[in-house]
Amino acid sequence: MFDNVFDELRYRGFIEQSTDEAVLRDLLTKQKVTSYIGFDPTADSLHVGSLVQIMALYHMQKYGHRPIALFGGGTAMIGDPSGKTELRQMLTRETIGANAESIKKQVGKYIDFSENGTAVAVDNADWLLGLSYIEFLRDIGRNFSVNRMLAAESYKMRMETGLNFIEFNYQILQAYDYLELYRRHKCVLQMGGNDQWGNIVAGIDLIRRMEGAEVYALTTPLVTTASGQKMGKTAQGAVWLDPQRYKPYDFYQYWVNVDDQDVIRFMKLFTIMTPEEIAPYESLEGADLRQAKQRLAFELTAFIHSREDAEEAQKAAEALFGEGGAKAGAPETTVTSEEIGDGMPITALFAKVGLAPSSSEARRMIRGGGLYFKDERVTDERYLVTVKDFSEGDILLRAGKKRYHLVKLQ
RNA sequence: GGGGAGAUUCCAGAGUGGCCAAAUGGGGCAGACUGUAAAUCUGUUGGCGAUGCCUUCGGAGGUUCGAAUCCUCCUCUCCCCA
Repeated sequence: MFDNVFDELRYRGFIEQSTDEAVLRDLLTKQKVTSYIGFDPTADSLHVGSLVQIMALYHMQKYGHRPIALFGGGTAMIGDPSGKTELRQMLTRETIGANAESIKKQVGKYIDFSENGTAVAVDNADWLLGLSYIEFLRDIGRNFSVNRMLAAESYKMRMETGLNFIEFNYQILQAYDYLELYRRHKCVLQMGGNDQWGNIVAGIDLIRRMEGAEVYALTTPLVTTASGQKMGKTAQGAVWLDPQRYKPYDFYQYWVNVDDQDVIRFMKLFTIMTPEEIAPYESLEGADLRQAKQRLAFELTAFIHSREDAEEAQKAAEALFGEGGAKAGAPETTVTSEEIGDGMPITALFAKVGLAPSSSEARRMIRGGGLYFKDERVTDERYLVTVKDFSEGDILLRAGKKRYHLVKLQ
């Protein structure tokens, strides 16, 4: 165990940049510090890309500090241009509000916002939506130098493609958020992804000017996979934390399939395993790393979803990929004999259970030799599945090497 | 306010009357090789009970036997001048 969060965060690889490291570390060692991280309610669920931020808050709370999760119901009306190439799609206020609620609930699973919990959840819509433009310009706006903002790297890219005035204000609003949280909650540390550095520092400057106080910044690395991909992007889209959107089994599989080079790094960043628990895995190499991947997947699934989900996913994976090849645990779909009728095209069946996005795609996969019916490669793309095929029980379908689906007849 | 350029399939980006479901690259998916990894090579990449049919090239109309390509209007974006 570490005697302060800073050291633990550093060990786990959370720290990309920070303002005066020595001072910040000292502060986090000796006092209970209030810090915040913002989440954009642009969807009704967070995905693994936000996991780093959630874990950062989690560790803060673990050490008795007071983390604030800020849901950007106000700033989401605008959209952060940092690192993006174009204007974000505008969402309605209703959608944003609903998203914020939903995400708040989600984060609440990992961070304790309850009455006696130390953490706080806030929504910047509370103070941003009612702002008076003129007053805001007089009080806040005058503290920002356009010259300096334009010089910032995050805006430079957009200077090429065009930057809308509305987005240009994002940084100012985020800086104002920091000021508000400093005033309301004595929040003296803002964390966020490294792309937020400029925005955070803008807040620090604003607080120094307006309150004469010294506050801090700490950014986490923008986690990408070893192959350079953004975290959590798969063929099916983002890896959502919402079990409705992304099944715990698939979530587990996502982590089992991470690149060799990423396993240990991800263990440190995303799980609550202790350094002692992680250490043995660090020396593994080659195929043995699979053990580390399985542990990573288990720990994460248990933390994000539940222990039961993790055990189920693990069992299912063992059944499918281990020796024997039992079919327990694969996702299931039930079809009725009416649906099958005189015979259902095999392509339609694969499309129905979701192993192929469409019948046409199923047909292509068959031509490429990628679909399996009862463990046998499908060769006839016009094969009609009939009730007789179920005479020996459920049918196991497979697409590629790892995607299984069980079809039951009712 | 004036002038110019542009909006193409998941992304980038060709195509400027039939040969276009639309080049090429990226990404995705699948096959081979493996360790449920990476890298590499190969195939594939709108939908459909399918040698054909249907929907797609910002939106709405129009010209034509035939339009992503031509015309009109609209929406949005970018650039230059003021």
